[in-house]
Amino acid sequence: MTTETRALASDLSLAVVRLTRHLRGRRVDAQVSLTQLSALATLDQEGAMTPGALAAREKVQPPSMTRVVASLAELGLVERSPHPTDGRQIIVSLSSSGQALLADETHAREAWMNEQLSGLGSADLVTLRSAVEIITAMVSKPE
Amino acid sequence: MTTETRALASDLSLAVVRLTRHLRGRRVDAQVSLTQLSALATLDQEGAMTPGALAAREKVQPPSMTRVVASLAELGLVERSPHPTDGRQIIVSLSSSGQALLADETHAREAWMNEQLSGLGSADLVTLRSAVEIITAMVSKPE
DNA sequence: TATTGTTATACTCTATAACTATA
DNA sequence: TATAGTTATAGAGTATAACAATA
Repeated sequence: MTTETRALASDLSLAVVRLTRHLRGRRVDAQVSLTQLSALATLDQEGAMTPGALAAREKVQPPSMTRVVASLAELGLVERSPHPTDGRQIIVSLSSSGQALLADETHAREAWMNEQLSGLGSADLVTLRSAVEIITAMVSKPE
Repeated sequence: MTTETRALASDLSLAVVRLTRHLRGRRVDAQVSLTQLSALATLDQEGAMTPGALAAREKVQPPSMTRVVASLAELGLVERSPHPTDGRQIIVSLSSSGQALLADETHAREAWMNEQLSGLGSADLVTLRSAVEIITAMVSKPE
């Protein structure tokens, strides 16, 4: 591993932590938090699944996902239904409200981030898009 | 603004939130948290400053920085000294322990991230380096 | 006995509001 | 009166440990 790669690991860590701080702070009046939005997005992309599977997919522990799912169910954004054959499990699915909210978020929210991106040139946008793909692959890998 | 830019805003938000979750979770046995490390890195790069200036630079509210600085001082990683002319202010500076820890972190920690980066090709590393610069500029802008 | 999900509990990070000391 | 910093308090996000229900 090169010195540059090690420095990149450190710099990338600080950059994403600071960016996350911004993003979370700017959503205080949003309908759902980024944690909730992340779970909704996974349900949208991968379909209904059990809380355990969603926890694994989001890379959090099951009790953490219990709380997220409970809050989303209370908001009517997901629905919980019994598993057809295994009484221990339940199936979490996106409700129509959840789908609608997700569409709104994807297309119109993230105002601050949208503004930042508007100030960038197309080369920078291409770079960020590529970075998103790399990071997504990184955090999606099974352990 | 294009549809692609809006989708990028959404995807980038989710990617960095998920990556941050990973990074924080993997530091439970580290000497300092990412929040503390971020403050140390700013002190290292920009020199000693008041808690207020550090809060502004890190884009957090002053009470949040009070806690971070207090925890770092308790660990002996920063020192607090009186402002030469203004009795209300104090100056926070990196201690030699703080500098040493920062050097260690930069060069040897972030083990998980280092491992992920080791699996990437040089083109991806260049992309991530560029993305770090773009994100850093984004979160460093005065409001 | 093993697995799934939940409850109980605790810690970190961050915020706003109120307070103290100094300018 | 205004500013810098701290204290008090609260809420979100996450974790581990212990529990209940079902397989």
